[in-house]
Amino acid sequence: MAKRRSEARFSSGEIGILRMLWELGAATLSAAHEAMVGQGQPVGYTTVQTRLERLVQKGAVAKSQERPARYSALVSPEDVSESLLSLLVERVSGPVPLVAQLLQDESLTPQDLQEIRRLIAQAEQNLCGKASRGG
Amino acid sequence: MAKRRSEARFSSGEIGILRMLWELGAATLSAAHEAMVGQGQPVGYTTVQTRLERLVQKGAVAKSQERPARYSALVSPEDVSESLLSLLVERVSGPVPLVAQLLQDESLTPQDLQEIRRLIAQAEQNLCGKASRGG
DNA sequence: CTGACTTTACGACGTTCGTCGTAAAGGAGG
DNA sequence: CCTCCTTTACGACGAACGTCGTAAAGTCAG
Repeated sequence: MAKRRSEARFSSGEIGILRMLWELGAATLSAAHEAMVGQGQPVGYTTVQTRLERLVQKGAVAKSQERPARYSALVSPEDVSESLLSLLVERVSGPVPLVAQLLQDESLTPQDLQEIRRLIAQAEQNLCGKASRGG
Repeated sequence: MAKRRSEARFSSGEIGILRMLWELGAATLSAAHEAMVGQGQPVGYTTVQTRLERLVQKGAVAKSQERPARYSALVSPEDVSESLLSLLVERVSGPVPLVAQLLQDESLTPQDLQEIRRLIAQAEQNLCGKASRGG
């Protein structure tokens, strides 16, 4: 399998567009614009158009051939956070301090913590498996 | 205490400079340049100068008055990751999925996992404290 | 076909960033 | 004082983005 080493970096404005697309699944330009505005992002119609087009050029968004063209995201939230996260991990600090900062988030619930514990157990399993399989 | 709500966003190039400064503590332009180059970042002398100056203008780096001026970082790695992390948390996914991705990192050691467990326990303490204090 | 509304295509302008070149200012050696 | 090397100050240029305006093309009620 050819791992998609998409070095694509997204700006905060582009991320706003992607987020909207992830929520709607797919949207026409006008729907996208309305969503952005309704979402408390006062932005011009053509601005949304430009951002969408530039994202299409970058290969991060698909545009259908139908009449009112429908745009849909080709990248997942994971792809986006992966690029930012790897930048942080490689050039700012290791994964652990980053997790520590995430854990500072005030909106975390006890359930979240529980979930993260589960995730860790899983990661441990993974590590052990790898280790016993000889790297 | 006035918490520095610095909304400063740093680009990957600027982060490269900051990282170097964090390592050296403080450096003159020439030292900085050598460090960057030696670090496998083939970049021109004046490029480093410009990046440093722009960082000074942004208030992220200090420049001394000595003759060969010494530059030093005014922002911490935490400040930098905070801005990127909050962008991710607010517009891409919550803290949990982010932690999950960080946990995917292949370089994580069992010790790291252990440390993270400790961090979670701490976060839980924090939550409880807050809750019982009527937050 | 015609006018009105929707959807697209293009082009513009300002800012930030990446990358430098070049010229001016300061000292060290003769 | 003059020359050479280091340290600074400025200015340039292109690519990426944020933000739109305006014009061209399509579509649909009369």
